[in-house]
Amino acid sequence: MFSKEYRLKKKYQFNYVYRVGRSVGSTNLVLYFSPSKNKNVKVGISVSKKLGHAVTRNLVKRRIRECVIPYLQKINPNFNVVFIAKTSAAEASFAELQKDVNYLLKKANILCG
RNA sequence: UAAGAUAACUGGAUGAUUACGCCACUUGUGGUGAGGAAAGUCCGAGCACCAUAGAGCAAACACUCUUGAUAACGUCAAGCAAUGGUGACAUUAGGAAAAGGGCAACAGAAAUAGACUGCCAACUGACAGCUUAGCUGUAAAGGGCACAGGUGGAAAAGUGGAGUAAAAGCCCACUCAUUAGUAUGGUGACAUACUUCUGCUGUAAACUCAGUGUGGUGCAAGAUGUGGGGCAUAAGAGUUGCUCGCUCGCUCCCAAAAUCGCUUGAUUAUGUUGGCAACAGCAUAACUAGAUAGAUGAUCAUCUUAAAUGACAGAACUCGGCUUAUAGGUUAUCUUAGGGC
RNA sequence: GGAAGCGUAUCGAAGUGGUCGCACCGAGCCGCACUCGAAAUGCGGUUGUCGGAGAAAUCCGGCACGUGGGUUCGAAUCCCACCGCUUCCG
Repeated sequence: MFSKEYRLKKKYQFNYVYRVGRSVGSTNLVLYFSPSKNKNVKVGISVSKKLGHAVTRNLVKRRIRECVIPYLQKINPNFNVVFIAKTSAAEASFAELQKDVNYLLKKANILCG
């Protein structure tokens, strides 16, 4: 389940997370997170033009989204989260991204239960 | 068999579990969901607003063999000419240099006119000799020539003859290029033949000239709601400048989002008729993404296959082109070379 | 999605058809002078790459102005197509 209510959409929302939130990094990804008043977790994914053309960017986005789905119910619902792909993410496999997501969420210590 | 040329096609299929966008309704099911280039944004249109886009001059930009096709085009088709290739074929911004100036480094005597080396004693003058109205000889001062030399991308047509003091398209024959005309063929570009004129450096993809065409801005156009602010009857605005003309003159600006614009259209598929073709007409059938942090992933199974885990690559208002990228595979026609019958 | 601009030695930056690109100029780098030593200052030198010659210093030749074509006798410069980078428009 990763419908629109779980997504960060507006530019100001992203800016808020960057400004207020804290960050954790790994080889392929960077995780920003900040507390919010929403009842649901909201996840944003940012993939810059440096990674490549539209096809590769879309692929990275889809993979990250797929990786996050199993954790949606486990993350503390009072947080907003932004994943940023580094340049190396364009060549990383699905399994590597899964490992990175798991590592980052534990390191950030925002999982509940 | 090898090496090529040209024109096309393909760019895996089916199913399961789970996940996403849109649509429908019975609200948890069903339907549907990227390309040949969706790309680059290089042209042409639709559409929207500015006057239902007006006139003149200027500027700027684009185009330039012919005939046709098209809504239109700088695109396409069939040809013509030139160039390249043994050939199948390919390429070409392919008007004018005799309207006008501009530029042409270095080399070379000289670069669009000229004489360095050279050739010449016919002419003017000089000198010498002699049989003295003159003749013969010497010398390149004046003068004549542009044949030969070498330089260069380019030196003013090539070969042969005639001619001369020496020479030269100065003249003649043939050839080459070129101007104009006539005839034949072709819608035409043009081709062939004959007559005739001329023998002219190159560059217009630097300026220019001739002809033709172009109003501007782009869906972030624009329309409708919401909130806030300004102006107070003429300043101004109408998107290159000037002149004219017309219109608006209560409308203008800012903010954040929403809805519309947003997909049935110069559409697609099949057949048929006309045309060498581009393409057009007719008939039948079909409806095929519409997002807005922006939708196709993950894990398998089976099949086709040499292989498919593996090419280039992701719609953003919509069409017609152009250009560029593209693994592997397939088809058709043709060319050259070698071999066999 | 749309609209503009820029690519020249290690860096910045002139050069807009002509003597090999001795690539003006500035910074940097190297050497020398000055100094006990350094800085500053002054003077001189300095593009890369490929190939060849040489014991070495060094010398000679080719290619290269983002890349590839074209026009021209000749292109960093003119034309066309790509590649990369930057900026603007809600």
